[in-house]
Amino acid sequence: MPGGQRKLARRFYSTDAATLAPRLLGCVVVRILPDGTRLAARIVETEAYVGVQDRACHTFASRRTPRVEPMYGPPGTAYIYFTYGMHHLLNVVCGAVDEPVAVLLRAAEPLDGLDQMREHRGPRPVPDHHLARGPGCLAKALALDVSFSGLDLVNDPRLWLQSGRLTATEAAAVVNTPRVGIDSAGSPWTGALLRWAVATSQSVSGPSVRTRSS
DNA sequence: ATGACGATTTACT
DNA sequence: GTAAATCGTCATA
Repeated sequence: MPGGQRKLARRFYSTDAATLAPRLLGCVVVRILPDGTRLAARIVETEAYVGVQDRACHTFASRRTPRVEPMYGPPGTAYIYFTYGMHHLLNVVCGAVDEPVAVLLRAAEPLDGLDQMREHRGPRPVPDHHLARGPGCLAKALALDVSFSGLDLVNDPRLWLQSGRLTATEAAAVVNTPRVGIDSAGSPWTGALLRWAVATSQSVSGPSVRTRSS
């Protein structure tokens, strides 16, 4: 069966965001709750935020504030921030120390702990494949908030990523599109092809990614 | 101290 | 399709 096997090592994260983002498709996010429950979800949508040149990136123009400090840390650090007054978004820091780049995890297919994920999402009914569809939903399903920002995905017992592969069919269905929700960043960043998604997955968020036919 | 603004989601016309 | 919800962060003063 598909899914992760071993925890991703520091080396895996030591590359630029646009390289790491597509490589994370098929990998598995694992979250251990305080009571020991293990949640797992398979990543199907990611976006790269490529650093100080990128107007859509929080570290544009080398901004270095307490919020974004984790992005300047070692590859394999989690960067989680709060936005719109209600949502938390989970990023994986990559690159090298003092090189503030990261990959946003936008959507994942739930594998384990679905009941707990549903509980975290709240009272509204949610189909299984929508539990972690969208970056805000993903973080919420995994019960993550800003208190987890800065944790080390290579050593922390509460959160990590595991290796995983896409099927041949899925790999052939990966689409590379502009990022979602950054229209105000301006050219060329708004149109930059820095989002990757498994178009065949029912758990992908955002604008339609159905394979184009023309 | 103040005000504008989100790497979103959900509800509603 | 449009709009509301809701608050920490950041730039400006």
